[in-house]
Amino acid sequence: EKESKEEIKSDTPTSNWLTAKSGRKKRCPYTKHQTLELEKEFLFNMYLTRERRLEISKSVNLTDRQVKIWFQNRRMKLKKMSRENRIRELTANLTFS
Amino acid sequence: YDRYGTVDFSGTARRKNATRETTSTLKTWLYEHRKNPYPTKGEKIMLAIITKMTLTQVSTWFANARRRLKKENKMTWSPKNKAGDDRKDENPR
DNA sequence: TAGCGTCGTAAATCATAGGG
DNA sequence: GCCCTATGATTTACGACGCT
Repeated sequence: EKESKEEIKSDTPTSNWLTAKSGRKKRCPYTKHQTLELEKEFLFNMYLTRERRLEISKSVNLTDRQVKIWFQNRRMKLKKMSRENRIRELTANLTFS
Repeated sequence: YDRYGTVDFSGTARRKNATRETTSTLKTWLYEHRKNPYPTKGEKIMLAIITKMTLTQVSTWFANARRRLKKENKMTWSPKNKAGDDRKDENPR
């Protein structure tokens, strides 16, 4: 599976993230590689230490803040999926004959 | 692909569009609250029950509706603070 | 205070129902 | 059936608040 041109500069790499006025950063979909790496790490631990977070952000070329937020969002997603599965099971047992 | 559990196995819920009744109910609520189209959690639960949708689906419906209305320049409410949001009065969390 | 947590949301993007 | 685009869901990025 060719990942075409991965890791293209995330518009604002190191240059700034706060320097140029403070517009909200436009949403930038992560590459398959970045998502896969983050997902693997999440499987290992849902919570990151500051050190680990720094390593990860460097390896996937995202800012420390992006990685922090990615994990926060990922935990919310996991919670939502758990909730749905719980209800699904409950409903199934009720409906199944 | 296959965002929903299984790839078509008779009975595996693939996304369905809301029914006319459901859309009508939600649009009515939206219009009646056009000055503040942000249902509280309690209101969402009520809407979810009468439309037979999940709480998440109701939230998503409103998020999409507000954004699409805004895109058409039909925003009838105040921009809400910055981004993200603002507190929801009644039992915030 | 610093700093990371959750919750709710905006905005952009994705996937595909469903109607022509 | 084959496009389309309207619609529901998911993915990034924050603001507001919580707790330590």
